[in-house]
Amino acid sequence: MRRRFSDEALELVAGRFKVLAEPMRLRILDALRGGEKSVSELVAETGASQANVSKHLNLLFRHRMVSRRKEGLNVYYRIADPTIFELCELVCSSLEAELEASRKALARRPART
Amino acid sequence: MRRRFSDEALELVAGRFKVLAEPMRLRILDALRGGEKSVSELVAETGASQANVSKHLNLLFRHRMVSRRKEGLNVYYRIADPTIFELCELVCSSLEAELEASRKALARRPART
DNA sequence: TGATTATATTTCGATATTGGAATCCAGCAA
DNA sequence: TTGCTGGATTCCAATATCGAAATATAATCA
Repeated sequence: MRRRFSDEALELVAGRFKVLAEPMRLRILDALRGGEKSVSELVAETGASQANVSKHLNLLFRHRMVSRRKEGLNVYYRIADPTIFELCELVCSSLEAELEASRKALARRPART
Repeated sequence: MRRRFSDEALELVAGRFKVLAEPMRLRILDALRGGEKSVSELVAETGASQANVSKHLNLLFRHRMVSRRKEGLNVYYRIADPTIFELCELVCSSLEAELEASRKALARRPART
């Protein structure tokens, strides 16, 4: 039981992944790709309720994945950690590989129509 | 509400992140860095119960993150998707940046001891 | 001050996920 | 066949998380 990483380290890494393990949060992050947006803009763009968007943003903020700027009544959020998109791209390419593998597995004994 | 990605696509990506959002699974994956290992070796190395290790391995297998090979009574698992480690490294460096940011924030008004 | 608007927070029910315990199954050996 | 060992599976209790609804806060305006 030799351990390369401490429990705490693994919890931290897992915690980061957990933040990204939610479709709605990914949608919000993607909406922020083009630059900062206010909460109501994000509500309109994602189709989620205001309370929900706010909660997700708060979580992303606590993990320093987004930062925010208050201007009058509005709060503008923006991506603070650009590695997020690298992560997503890696996952996407890995998913494509997986789908390709499934496709090949199905095609191994092709149905001759 | 213009959407760049479909719900299904986001679910897939989030699903992948969710698999990695578990400290014990990260520990198992890390234990497999050095090469394939049997379930009992992984049980010994991680300190988790056999049932638990087995369940986690099953999930990893369904997501094609590991593959397996049966030999007699033993089943040997190995990493099938090397992008996993790239993901973890990205997260680690991002975490370091986060910690560094916290440190700086705390040090901004340093206590003169 | 009071009203209004944008955002945040709390509470709650439903659902999912974890680990532990017990059990089941498959393959080898006697 | 019986027995044993390595793994897989099932069931369960505890915990966490999501979204909806209601409510609270904060900044601006009349």
